[in-house]
Amino acid sequence: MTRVVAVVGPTATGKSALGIAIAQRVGGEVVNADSMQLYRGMDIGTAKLTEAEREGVPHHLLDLWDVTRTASVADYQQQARQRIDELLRRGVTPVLVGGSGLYVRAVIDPIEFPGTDPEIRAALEAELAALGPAELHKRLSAVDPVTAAALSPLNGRKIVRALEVIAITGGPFTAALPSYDDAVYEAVQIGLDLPTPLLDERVERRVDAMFDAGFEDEVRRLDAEGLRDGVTASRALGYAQLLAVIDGRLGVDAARADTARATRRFVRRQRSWFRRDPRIHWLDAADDSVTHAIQIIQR
RNA sequence: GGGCAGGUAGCUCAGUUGGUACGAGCGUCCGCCUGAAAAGCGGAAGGUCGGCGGUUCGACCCCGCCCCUGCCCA
Repeated sequence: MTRVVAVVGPTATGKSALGIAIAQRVGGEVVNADSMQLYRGMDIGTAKLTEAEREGVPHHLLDLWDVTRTASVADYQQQARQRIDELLRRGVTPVLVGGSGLYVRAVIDPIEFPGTDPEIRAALEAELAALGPAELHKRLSAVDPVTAAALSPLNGRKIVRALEVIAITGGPFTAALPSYDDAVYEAVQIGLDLPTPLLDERVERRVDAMFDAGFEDEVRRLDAEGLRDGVTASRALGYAQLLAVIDGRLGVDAARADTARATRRFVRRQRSWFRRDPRIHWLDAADDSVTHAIQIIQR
């Protein structure tokens, strides 16, 4: 019997519902692996299940962070593993559900994050803003040619992080994702997907539904709580667009279309991440995925 | 009916005062990814330059006619 089940795949395929169904059948509890559902108050726009929709299945790691907080995989990793270990100790099957690929791997696979330093980070970010990414890239080349070669001179974000790690550890960045054969937990990963035209249509409908369900009000509420100062949350799909609406920089219809378009792009990115993991058992969300998933899990 | 502006990549628009379209942003497709990952970044595919005819060695760029769009005048 497997210890951990993970439900992954692109957004809007029905991962949450499948997670619940699996948990109910296997005697499990859901552990969130969606980076944005970690934020308190981001409900409509993240398609977070309501209490009722959870059907009594306990959900963990939801609503952990304030919107002003910058997300952190390392922080998530630590909390998720702690929670999973507790569940396992109780004999409960953790069902990890979410579309944040790096977050899932951070839990399941042996990834160690080098640490961070707010002051160094802030200083580098200031330099990035003042000098531009190319300058910092040059500096990175001098200290860590290998990493520099792997990063585009335009990828300011990653250049900053590499320089930060080097400043902290004194050594080169040397970051490489682990292989797929050395998991920390014995895990079965179920991947849910749909043919592109179908999924795109679903995304469109879901975005419409969100906007009709008061998404804009949610964003206004969060704006009052400092959403726009949140480096991560303010850039989330739909939230960024609605902040623009609030500022009068975008019409609501344009925001709707823009959000759907950005979500479509996100789906493509999620696939390109998950497709590489050979351990994932892919299911068509249009089929009876619950039955199939259970078969795979009990195999 | 007349005048003006415009018809160039799926979209919005650059561009060449005649010599194989140098295009850009967005979209699309593919990919990357170690503390922002719903983020960040890379690559590729897309064009009979509105139509027909003329001038020319050669036209997307010149001439004529026509069609379409917008604005103005009547």
